[in-house]
Amino acid sequence: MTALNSRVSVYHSVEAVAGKVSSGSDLLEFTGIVKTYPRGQEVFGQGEHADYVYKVVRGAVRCFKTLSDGRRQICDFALPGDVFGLELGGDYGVSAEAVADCAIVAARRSTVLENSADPVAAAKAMVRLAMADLERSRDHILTLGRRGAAERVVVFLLELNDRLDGGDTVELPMSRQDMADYLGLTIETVSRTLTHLEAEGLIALKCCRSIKLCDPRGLRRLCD
Amino acid sequence: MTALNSRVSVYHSVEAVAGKVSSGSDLLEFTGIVKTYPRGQEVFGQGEHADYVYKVVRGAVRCFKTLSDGRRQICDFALPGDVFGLELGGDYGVSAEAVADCAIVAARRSTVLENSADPVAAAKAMVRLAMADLERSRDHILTLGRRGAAERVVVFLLELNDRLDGGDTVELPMSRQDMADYLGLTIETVSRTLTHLEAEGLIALKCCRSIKLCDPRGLRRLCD
DNA sequence: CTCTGGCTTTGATCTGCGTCAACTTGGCGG
DNA sequence: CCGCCAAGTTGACGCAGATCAAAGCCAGAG
Repeated sequence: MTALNSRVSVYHSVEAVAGKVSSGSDLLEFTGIVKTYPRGQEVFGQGEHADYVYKVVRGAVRCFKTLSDGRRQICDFALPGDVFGLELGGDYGVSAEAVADCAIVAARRSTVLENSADPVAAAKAMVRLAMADLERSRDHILTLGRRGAAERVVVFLLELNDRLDGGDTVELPMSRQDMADYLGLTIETVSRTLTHLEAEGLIALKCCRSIKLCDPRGLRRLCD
Repeated sequence: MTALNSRVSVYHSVEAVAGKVSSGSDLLEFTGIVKTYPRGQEVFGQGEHADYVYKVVRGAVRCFKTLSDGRRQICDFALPGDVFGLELGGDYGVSAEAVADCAIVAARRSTVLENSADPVAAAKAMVRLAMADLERSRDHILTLGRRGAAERVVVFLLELNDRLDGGDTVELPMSRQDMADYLGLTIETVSRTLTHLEAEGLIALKCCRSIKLCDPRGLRRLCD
């Protein structure tokens, strides 16, 4: 898998990690090759040896687990700036695929972890990343375990709006199927829920991948 | 909250962390006070400042989130040897309560993280802990998003059996309500599912808190 | 010993979401 | 511009699990 792709260029960055939470002191040195992945392409598969850590430059990635009968659960979407493929040690616990056409930097685990100029800072940055992922996972668990379909969709839209920060409009990088597999629902339920939210005047479906949040307050009230 | 309790004694350990996954090199120095908590007692509440990290010596702890209308989702159970209360920085993202009578060590974050003799090793141990939690959370997400009631209960029993390691019998430290709130189900469904599994000869309910896994292979087949 | 209150089990009924199926929309190549 | 195919929407119906209700079951208090 993980095929070599069209355009490839070198990438070097020392960037703040973990989005809004990061303070200036938490930097993770991230040097590697930028590759482009067409929509649907696999980045790595569950069970493969985790030699690389990745960072999204452009596009979006889904990290998911699959049951033997084909049921799929997306654990997380990685958006521009997000690091993914972080693992405890041996193997990847999830598979990762490009949701849309992507540009992704790959860096050797060892480069990021060991060869860093300041290993303590690197380790701390890793802890931050892992903890931020963990907190998002816990919210996801709450959503899947205890919220109804409408609440799930609303939580999803609000979180995506937060992470993408495109004003009051969310430009979805993923299909209804991906939303459904993230939210533990079916495409039909997601679709119905969106049209229902539109009928209530809470959102507007400009087109199926572009959703305006007309009443963010009302939406937030729906899911505390 | 976090009341001072009956018996208190000093505790010091340099122990392997993260259960079976830990290798000899990953040690987390853990020095603090052992307190006992009666069943139901709060250890810390969501939103409180996260000054301490905890480790279960005896008993079990539930870490959970609550919605404003009272719905509760248990994100994780901490069993003897497990560390909990690990946070990104500011505040606890979950609440923690004793599921049964407990003995718990509390250590200042700063002691565990900063004052350690080997800060790199400490940070790496933290990464390991966070990653192990993360991997368990992902499995939990898969379970809540894509598995039916029977599969959820079976996964739970198998995991608990693995973590407690009491041969072929699981001694549940928690109530049906706790199981339900962990599995995203109701007590009735959990109860019914258990009696159904017993009728199929897969388990035996010695008493409601003691479950024998009669056919581990068959159980495993039920949930891949 | 009995009483009490919480936990568990069991049964009957209800409902939210899944399933199946048909139809609509939109983007792209020719 | 048209036609094609994948993606999305809408409707009818069924079922897994929730809800409501009641009856055991056990432990601790008196």
